[in-house]
Amino acid sequence: MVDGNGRLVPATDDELMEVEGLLENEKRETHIVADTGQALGCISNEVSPSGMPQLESSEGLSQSENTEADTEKLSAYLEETVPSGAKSSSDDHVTQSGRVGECLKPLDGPLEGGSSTSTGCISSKPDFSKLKGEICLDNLSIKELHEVFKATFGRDTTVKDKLWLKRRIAMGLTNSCDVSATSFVIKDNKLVKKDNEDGFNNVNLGAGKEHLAVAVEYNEDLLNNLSSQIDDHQTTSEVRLGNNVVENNFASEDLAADQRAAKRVRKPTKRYIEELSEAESKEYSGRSIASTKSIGFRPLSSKAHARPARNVSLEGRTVITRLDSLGGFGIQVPCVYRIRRSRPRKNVTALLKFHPSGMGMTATFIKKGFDVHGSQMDNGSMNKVLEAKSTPEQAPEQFVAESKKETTPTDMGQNMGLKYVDPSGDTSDDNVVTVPTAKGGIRRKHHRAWTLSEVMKLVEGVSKYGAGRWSEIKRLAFASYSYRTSVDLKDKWRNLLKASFAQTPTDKGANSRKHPSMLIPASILLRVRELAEMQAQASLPNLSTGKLSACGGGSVNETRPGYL
DNA sequence: GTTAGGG
DNA sequence: CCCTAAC
Repeated sequence: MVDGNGRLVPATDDELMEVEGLLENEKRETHIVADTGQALGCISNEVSPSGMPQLESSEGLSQSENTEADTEKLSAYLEETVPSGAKSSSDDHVTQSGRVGECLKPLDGPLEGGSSTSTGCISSKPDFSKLKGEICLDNLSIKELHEVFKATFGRDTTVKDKLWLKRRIAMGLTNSCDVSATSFVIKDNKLVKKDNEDGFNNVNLGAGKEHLAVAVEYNEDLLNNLSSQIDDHQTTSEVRLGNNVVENNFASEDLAADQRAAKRVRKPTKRYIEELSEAESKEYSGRSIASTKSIGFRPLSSKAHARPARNVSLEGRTVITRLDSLGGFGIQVPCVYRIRRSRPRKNVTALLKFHPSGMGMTATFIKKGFDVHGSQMDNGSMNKVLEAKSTPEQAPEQFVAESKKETTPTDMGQNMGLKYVDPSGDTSDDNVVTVPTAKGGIRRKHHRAWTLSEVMKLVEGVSKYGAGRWSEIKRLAFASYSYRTSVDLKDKWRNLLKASFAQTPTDKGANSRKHPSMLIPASILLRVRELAEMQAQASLPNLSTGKLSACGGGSVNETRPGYL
């Protein structure tokens, strides 16, 4: 997934697994059990602007109880690969009040940039609620990582690969795929990346390092590659079927919307209008044709229409790309970063059902891709992928079909994964649920759970730009979340406010919650309340100041002095 | 095109 | 989340 700036955004487990499985394959087994006994949370605390220390014991990260000394090596490697000194300076602008501590290893690596402000690592319980501080994923056990993962994405994961988990979480928290660092310390939603180039040179490479290096390199390459792809995505690419090539076809408008921000693919019209017309005209003729076309297999008449998936090989490695087609634009994206279809879009499966031919092609294509992989994947990996993608009882055909439309990245787990749905029903669309309307019609309603990282972003956005400036926040803080509209942000904020005020007073309310869809760390709720209060009083004093614009111009930036 | 609110 | 009325 790419946002307007060409930044990368996390994709699904499956997708990652898919790709990483290829890269790591058998190597995976080496570190699959990696678990460190000495799980030290290296989380520094930051004092909130209001002076309130953001300290709270989190709800649930249990101290790691497992102590498999065996795997020490790997985790040790993971940590020590990171030169303590060199850290990116990119985050320095937020440092002002900030970087209080860092997860430093007692490793006297050569310091390249002066990391003057860094302090020692505080060994404490990993506390995920300290969201404003740094979150150090490095020393967490798998179990803890799972917790964090769940908190971050609102779903469970079965992946046991620590590195993977860390990267995944980091990506989630960071909203970036630029998590190639070998150390995972997240601060202020950004990955505090320690220089890893030096790292690899300075560190004696151990057993597991290879795969790690690969992963890192892969990531970086991917980034570079992606940007280049974006740049020349107007040129034709070639289809090359190599060893590691997978070809997939997906419809994605988000991509287009994101990559070519200038072009507003979807119109602000209400969806119900679309759907009404959709329901009434069963023919779909126009659309079907379009969709078939965009699927990208027939020689298109126009230049930009179908773009063959191409795989780019990077230094011997191969990056799998996907052909994303949307509204006539084919855009290739590395599978890993594929994003889910944006909400206002039509559901492709519905279209497909009217054009079996198109579907057939797609299916075979995908199958082909998988077959290719299958040969390289050990059964374990393969099964894992399959398992993640389809329900056990699903037939292979179903799987193929399913994988075509599903691809639901972020919250598959929460949405009960992929349940088998009648291929002919349009209810099959991922996270689009049909709801009966009063008028007797049915309307699709999609639900996408807010992830912790999203909430964090929202809160941050509000703190920076002020509640009410949703479009701003949307543009600046949610650039990568194409599916969250400003209205969504507004609504979520409303809910957060409700939650923060309803819960904190007695604190018992928290427990009374039946099924808190996602437990929002108290620290966040706290912050929400703070912000709410600040903004509330910020608007009241207007009487005296006479000019709202006095503070309006600067918005609520005063809230977080120096904060970015 | 955005925002605030009710549903 | 969806839909609308009001900017």
